[in-house]
This record gives sequence, C-alpha cells and structure tokens, in this order.
Amino acid sequence: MENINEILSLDSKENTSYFNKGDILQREGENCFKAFFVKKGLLRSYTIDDKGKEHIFMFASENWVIADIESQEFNQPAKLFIDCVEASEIIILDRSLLFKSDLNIDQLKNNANLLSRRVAVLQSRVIMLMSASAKERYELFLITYPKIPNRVPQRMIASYLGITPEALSKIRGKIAKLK
Amino acid sequence: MENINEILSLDSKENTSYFNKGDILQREGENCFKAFFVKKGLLRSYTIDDKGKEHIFMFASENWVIADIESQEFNQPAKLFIDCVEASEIIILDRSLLFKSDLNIDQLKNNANLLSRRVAVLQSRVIMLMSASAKERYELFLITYPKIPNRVPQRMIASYLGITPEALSKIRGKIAKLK
DNA sequence: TTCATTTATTAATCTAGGTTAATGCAATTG
DNA sequence: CAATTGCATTAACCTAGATTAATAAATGAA
Repeated sequence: MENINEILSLDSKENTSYFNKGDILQREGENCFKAFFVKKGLLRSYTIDDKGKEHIFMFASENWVIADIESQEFNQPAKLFIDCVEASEIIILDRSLLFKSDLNIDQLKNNANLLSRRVAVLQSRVIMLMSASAKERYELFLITYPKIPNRVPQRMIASYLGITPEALSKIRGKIAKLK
Repeated sequence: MENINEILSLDSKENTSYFNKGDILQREGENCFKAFFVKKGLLRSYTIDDKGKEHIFMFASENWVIADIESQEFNQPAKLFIDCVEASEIIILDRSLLFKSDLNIDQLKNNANLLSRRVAVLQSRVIMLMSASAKERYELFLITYPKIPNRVPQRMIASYLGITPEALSKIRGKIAKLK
C-alpha cells in the first residue's frame, strides 16, 4: 500500500476496522504512530488532567483524520486518548505514510493541504479560547459544527469548549429564554 | 525564484526587507498572501477584539515563519495583525510558493514538515489553554521559550498567555515570594 | 421489566482572574 | 533637558465560570 489516497480510495472492507461505542483506540502514554481515518461514526481525542478531568481536543466525524500529531512530531508517548463516541468504521493509517519516500508530487501536495487546513482550524480555536466568552464559543461551535451537537452528549461539548457541563447548561438556559 | 528553500539560502540582501520596531507588516482586513520569514529580530501576530483588546497569537524570532494561515486557507481577509516587536530583517514570501507546481519532492516534504511542526505547537497551545491555570501556562512558557521574556514587554507575554498584565504581575509576585 | 448508571438541570457558594484606578519608573520625543 | 507616553506593580472590588450538591430524566444492562 503506497499512500493515503490509495488506501482511502479502496472501497474494500479489508483495510477497515470496526469499533463499538466507547472503544479506546489510543491511550495516553502509549507509543503512537497511527492516525485514524473515519469512514463512518465519530471519534474524539482528549487529555485527562491531574485532577482526572477530561478535556476534548477534537472531534472527528466522517472523512476526517484524527491523530496525536504533537506527540508524533516530538517522538513522545501519546498525550491524547482517542476513543469512539459512536460505533465507527475506521481506517488505521501509519504516520510514516505522510513522509514515505515514494510519494508522488500530487500526494505530497495533498498532504500539505490537509495539514494547512488543520493549522487553520487550530488557529481559530486558539484565538477563540483567548478572546471569546463561553457563550460566544458555544454559539460559534453550533454554527461551525451544526451536526455534532445531535450526536454527542452535552457534557462533551462543554469539555470541547473548555467549560463545565453546569456552565454550558446555564448558557443554554439563557439562550432559550431569549427566544 | 523557484521555492522557499532557494530564497532562504540566498544570502544576498536583495530579497531582505528591513523594518523598525513597531512597523506593521499586515493589518486586519487586508488581503494576505504573504508569509514572513524572520532572518533577524522578532515579529508577533495578534487580533484585536471588539473591546479593542489585543490577543497575541504567536511570536516569531530568528528562523521562524509567521503568517495568517487561517485567513489564507479560507481565502478571507486577514484576521491577524503582524508587526515588529524589534527592528527586524524579514524575507517576504508568497503563499503560492508552498503550492507551486514546480516544487520538487524534497521541497514539498520540507513544507509538510514545517506544517506538521506547526500543528504540533498549536495542539499543545490549545490543550494548555483548556486545562492549565494562568500560573502553569506562564511557567511552561518560560521553559518553552526561555529567550522571549527578555525581548518582549511583560504585557505581551500576558496577552500571549490569555491573561491581563495585572494578573501576570500578581503571578510573578507570588512566584518570586516563594523563592 | 427493574435497577443502576449516566446525563442534564438548577441553585448556593466560591475563586481565579478581570476591571478600575493609583503610583512610581523607564523610555521616547521634542 | 523637561515633558509626555508607556510599562509594571499593587490594591480594592467585581464577575464569569468552577465547585458542590441535590434532583430528575434518559440510557443501558441484567
């Protein structure tokens, strides 16, 4: 198998793995050379801090790739857990594919585009976290990812926004009252 | 001029621009197709929110590239200001260089590496903003970027950390007292 | 179906960090 | 040089969101 595009374009079930809701694909502390392409379902990546609190870094639904790029980039054990929010069909990719020597120009350009898009998304996330209130972040989340709220529990959205479920509930109450 | 590596490897002064402290290289709302490679000096990128408050997204010192990748990626006018914290020598690059059709494999791989590194840095920034206290973020900043604090005013570090100068001053007071 | 677990909501407190404001010091500028 | 402007610090007060806790509804397992 030569590259990501080839792998993903294959429609065979041979390279697809099937997971149940709650299955853990990657744990903190493990070696991590894998990326996970979501054919169907919904994954999330998250840290658990010293107080045992989860912080969701990212959701990945259909046609997204999720991975602990920071740990891979610096050759460290995983910082992120990755697990299934829904039963999911996943293609497991090896990170080395991104840098394999036999990739052609188009494949490399495609990789650069994927990474560029990811930088863009993270840039806007950092700016939001620094400059917007919890209510503003929630409202932007609803606009940016309108399908996610129907698929994940409230408390995970709160975790993604960097607030507690209680705070999100209060915000939702306030928004509902205004309408 | 064919690609970034070639441009940067040239030691001529022809492709270098010279700026003074405070000079603005990019303003919010402008078209932005440029990236700025820092040969010497220190740049920063930042937003200004609706209350007029600055939020520093990134510093770039020697050998780093700074750009508003989000706006470029989504073909939007710039969200970020970019200006000089110190007098600086800058090579101005066009974004299209990243995707030019005549780039060779090694150049493309180099681009992918740069982007990958950037994703990694942003991942850790997001996780810190979500899960660490202001004091923890400050202490990590000192470890991660030990040379920056000597070159920028306190208030810019506060802005990078997502807190006010007053809060940072209080934190520094507390740390100093413990020693 | 029943029982247990997870989830969402509400309310009473608490606190990290924001806001405002005053002071003393650099650093620029004319 | 004086004079203005910008910066760091301190302190009094304020607030968004955290914490804790109690309840009720939804989900899921046996």
